[in-house]
Amino acid sequence: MGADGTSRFDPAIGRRLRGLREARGLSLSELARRAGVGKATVSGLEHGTRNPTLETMYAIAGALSVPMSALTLDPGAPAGAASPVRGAAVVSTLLEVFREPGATYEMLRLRILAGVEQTSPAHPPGVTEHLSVIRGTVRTGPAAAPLTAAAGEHISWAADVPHVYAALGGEEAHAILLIRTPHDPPLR
Amino acid sequence: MGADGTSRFDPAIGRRLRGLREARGLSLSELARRAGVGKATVSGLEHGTRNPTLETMYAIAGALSVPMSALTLDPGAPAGAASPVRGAAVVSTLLEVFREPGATYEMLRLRILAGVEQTSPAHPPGVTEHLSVIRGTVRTGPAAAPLTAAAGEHISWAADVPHVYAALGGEEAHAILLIRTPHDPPLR
DNA sequence: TGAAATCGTTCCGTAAACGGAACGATCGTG
DNA sequence: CACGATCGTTCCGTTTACGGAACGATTTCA
Repeated sequence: MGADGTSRFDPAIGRRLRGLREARGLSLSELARRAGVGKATVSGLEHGTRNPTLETMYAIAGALSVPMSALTLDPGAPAGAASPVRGAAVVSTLLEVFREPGATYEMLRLRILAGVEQTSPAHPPGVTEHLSVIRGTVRTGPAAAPLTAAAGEHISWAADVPHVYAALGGEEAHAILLIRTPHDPPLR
Repeated sequence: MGADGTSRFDPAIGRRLRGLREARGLSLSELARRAGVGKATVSGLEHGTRNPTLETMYAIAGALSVPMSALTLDPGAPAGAASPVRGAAVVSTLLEVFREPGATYEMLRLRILAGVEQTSPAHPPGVTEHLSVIRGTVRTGPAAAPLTAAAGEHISWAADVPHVYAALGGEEAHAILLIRTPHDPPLR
């Protein structure tokens, strides 16, 4: 990749690898032996001068008994590469759409900003929403009777009335929202 | 590593890649273009005949806007989160993986075949599952006390005990499953 | 104090991952 | 029915990741 001949790769991986290795008191040679890879490979990796193969990454992560993402740090979330829709308090990214015989399902990832409360108008009758919190604490549901859910908890409600989303605890919250819209006249 | 000359790599990655690509309605050529890699690379990857470099994986995961772990399924995942490939009765597709400070979330689409009942062994303590039915009727939850949900309904349960999946009514059922695996020891 | 062991780095030949190009197949279109 | 566009696969030359070996520097031990 480097047009200068000396191809470099993400040095952060090298730092993380060396950190994990030393935290375990392993020598570079010993790690290479356990992972079944060459010392040159480990050395080059720690210096960020190699662009490792998935196989190599598996072997090394396995020898350290960490998930591979502990080394790659997995840039993580969809990076908004999709098209985030901006409301006042809720930023959402559409993840998937499923069209079924009786209904359409939209799955979104929500970022609910702190401090503000967002109200969503009533959907047509029959629409239901299912929300799983994955970070922070969310207060959501029908505007008349919202509920509170922490990370790992789940709330479902009928969305044919106005409903609200808010993050509690002064911190931004994340959640997965599944919206089910039945189409009674079976499409097509 | 393939002493027969024809080196093969994990075919599961290829299947997952093709699934994610097609779910987005992208052609192989288009994905290669967006990721800035050669078509030969994508093709070889989907057929499991290449052992990709990390750089290639980043590029492709980025173009699909999924975390890399959505492709690799990260064998060393925290809490031994077993590969969500179930058995004969349930076919699953990994849709997204979210890595949060306190937990990892995996979202899958399940096809639960008719007639058979699938039992899943207990996950480590703290793992919870959330299932939203999008087609048919599903009987699921702890093996000791499963519940029934029709399309549009939702069931959550603690997955630290054996649990079951079954489609009722003699028809295949579809569902979205969200698995939450807390990683309390903040992986060091 | 010398010899052996082990450390991490570097050199090197081989295997293979890479992108570009060429290929036949499959479309819509005029 | 040609025609161009695009599909996914395959071929090929270049680049480079790979493991083994050689290296000098430290450390360990008799």
